[in-house]
Amino acid sequence: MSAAAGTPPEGGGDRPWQSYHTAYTNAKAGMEGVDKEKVQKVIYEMSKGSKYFENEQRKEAVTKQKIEHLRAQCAALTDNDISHFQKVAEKKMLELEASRDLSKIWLHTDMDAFYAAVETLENPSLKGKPLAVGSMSMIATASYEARKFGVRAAMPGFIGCKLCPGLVFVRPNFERYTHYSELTRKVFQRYDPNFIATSLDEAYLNITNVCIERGITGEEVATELRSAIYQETGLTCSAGVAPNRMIAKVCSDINKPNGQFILPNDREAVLTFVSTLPIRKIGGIGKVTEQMLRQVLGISTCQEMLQKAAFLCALFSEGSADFFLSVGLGLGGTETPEQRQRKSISCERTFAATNDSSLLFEKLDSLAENLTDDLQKEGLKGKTLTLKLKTADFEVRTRAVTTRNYINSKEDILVYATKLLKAEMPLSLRLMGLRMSQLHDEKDDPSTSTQKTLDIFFRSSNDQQDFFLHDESCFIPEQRSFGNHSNEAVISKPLGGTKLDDVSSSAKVAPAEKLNEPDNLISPKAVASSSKPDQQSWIDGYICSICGFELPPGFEEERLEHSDFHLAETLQQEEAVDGTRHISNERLADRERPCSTTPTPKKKLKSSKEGKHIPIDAFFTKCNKNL
DNA sequence: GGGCCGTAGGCTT
DNA sequence: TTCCAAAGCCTACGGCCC
Ligand SMILES: Cc1cn([C@H]2C[C@H](O)[C@@H](COP(=O)(O)OP(=O)(O)OP(=O)(O)O)O2)c(=O)[nH]c1=O
Ligand SMILES: [Mg+2]
Repeated sequence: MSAAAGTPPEGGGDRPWQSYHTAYTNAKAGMEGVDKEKVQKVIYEMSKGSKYFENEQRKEAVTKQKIEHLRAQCAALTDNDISHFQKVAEKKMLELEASRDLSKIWLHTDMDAFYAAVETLENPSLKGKPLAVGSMSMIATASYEARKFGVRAAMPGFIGCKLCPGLVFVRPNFERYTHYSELTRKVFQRYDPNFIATSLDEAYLNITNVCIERGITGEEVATELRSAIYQETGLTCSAGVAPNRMIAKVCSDINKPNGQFILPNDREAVLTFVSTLPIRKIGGIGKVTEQMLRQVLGISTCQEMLQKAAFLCALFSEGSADFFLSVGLGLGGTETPEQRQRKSISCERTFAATNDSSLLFEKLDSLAENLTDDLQKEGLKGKTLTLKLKTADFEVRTRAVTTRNYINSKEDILVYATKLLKAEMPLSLRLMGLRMSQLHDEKDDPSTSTQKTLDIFFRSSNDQQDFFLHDESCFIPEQRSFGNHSNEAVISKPLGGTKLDDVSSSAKVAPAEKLNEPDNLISPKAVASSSKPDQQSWIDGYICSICGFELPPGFEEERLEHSDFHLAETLQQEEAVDGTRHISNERLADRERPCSTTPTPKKKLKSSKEGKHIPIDAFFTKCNKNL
């Protein structure tokens, strides 16, 4: 028996729009005086009946099941279980508390209505008008004037129009945002050379030293910094100052448009601050997690995490529980993590739904071209290619292959992508995407110069679609702070070492590992069905016997890869026939029955945790697994 | 029992 | 009529291969 009691029914009753919380469930700055009920109703009216709506309903049903399952698990906990987990939780909390570090001062900055502000700056006639940056199908952000009408980021444009008839639209212009972002970063640099940029418009600065060296307070730094940014960009921003990043981020949102909020480095102040703070304000806790915690355990504020600590430990994975408890204690990242390199690069396009295969292949071709360009622009190659599909009814699927060698040429990409897509056809799609991961710097590779030869392909600029093509590549995006900083304990730079080293080491191994293995696929499926090579060879040592492609001396590696295509081609064709694919179906079957883990038997208390561990990332947290 | 792969899905801007 | 994005990161988990 848990705290499941006392949670409101959440039903739709005679006001269906009230239950359609599908999006926009989080409070956003600038939405204070908005008639939420009315907005909700408009959104509901415009959404209901659509494919999108149907899919949202389906997803909601799934999370409802998750919640039911958790409740059941919770109800099955015995007194013994509970007291056990209470001890576990208390121990955890003590450890976490012991790791509290109040010696650092962190500042988080967040530009105000960034894209919209930039557009207004470039075109002053937009000033004062309700503005949406985006298209009729999607709004990236809205000016504060527009927000008064309920218009906001991630809202489809046509709904924005309904909410705000005079809404002005401007298409995104990423070069501009990148430019202004760089200007702000020049300012950040002066306050913390190791600042962490988490997006074009956000960054964390460790201002501890500035405060000490100049003998000023965090508040003074914030004021000065914001002023400097305004001076040098003409844009306003908001700032939050706190002893750790997690809290600083929350603080920067408090006085959002052009304001700041400072939380002193004082334990009591932090605990008080966190005591009434809605969990949804914490980065990493989104709509689903919020609902689960509230509807299963009755948790809605951070402090309540501590009251339900035992249940959190009983129901969620260790990582998740640590994260939750950290939140309850107001702990977050305090050490500057290692510089992080990108892990994937991707592009995707939404289009009018179609099941026309030739049309789909055309689009795939364009995606491949796009991805190659982006990869080559950054001098990267990758081993895992993932095809993303969104069906006409908004269901998302991904299909991936991992190759033996690193690839980045268009034809390589296209060969694999095509196979992946073929295996799914026929079907009607509204989006396709390609992502390359397991990246590796091209430069580190001895057998360099790759693309030259394979670039002998179309170069035509595709039809830039409706707009919304990101290009945030630019600078040093140190994505997602992921507060996990493994505690200073271990000398200097302990954490990052592992993963980053991993990458670089495998990079060095790369050349060696591309032995004469003909099959470029790592997947055992292909290997298994092999043993029947289509005997591709090199005429005169450099002309492909199958397609006639020429790869002169000096392109040994390319020849190997090229051979791989042909082999993989034949192998995968066989494979596609013997429906090895559709693992997704198994998964669905799995879903039907609420996960394996039965409630915790008293004996193997541990096993209860093996249950359905809910995600939750460790953003911002400290969660020092002390290693 | 660890490590890798593939898939789904959550979260953020 | 149009009419719900794009890019990236992370965890969980089952299956497979050692
Ligand atoms: C939230 C969100 C933002 N963005 C882009 C547009 C935003 O201007 C930019 C920064 O995001 P935010 O900082 O979340 O939003 P904002 O700066 O526009 O407004 P404010 O901070 O004052 O509340 O990122 C998207 O493209 N999609 C999104 O879903
Ligand atoms: Mg912002």
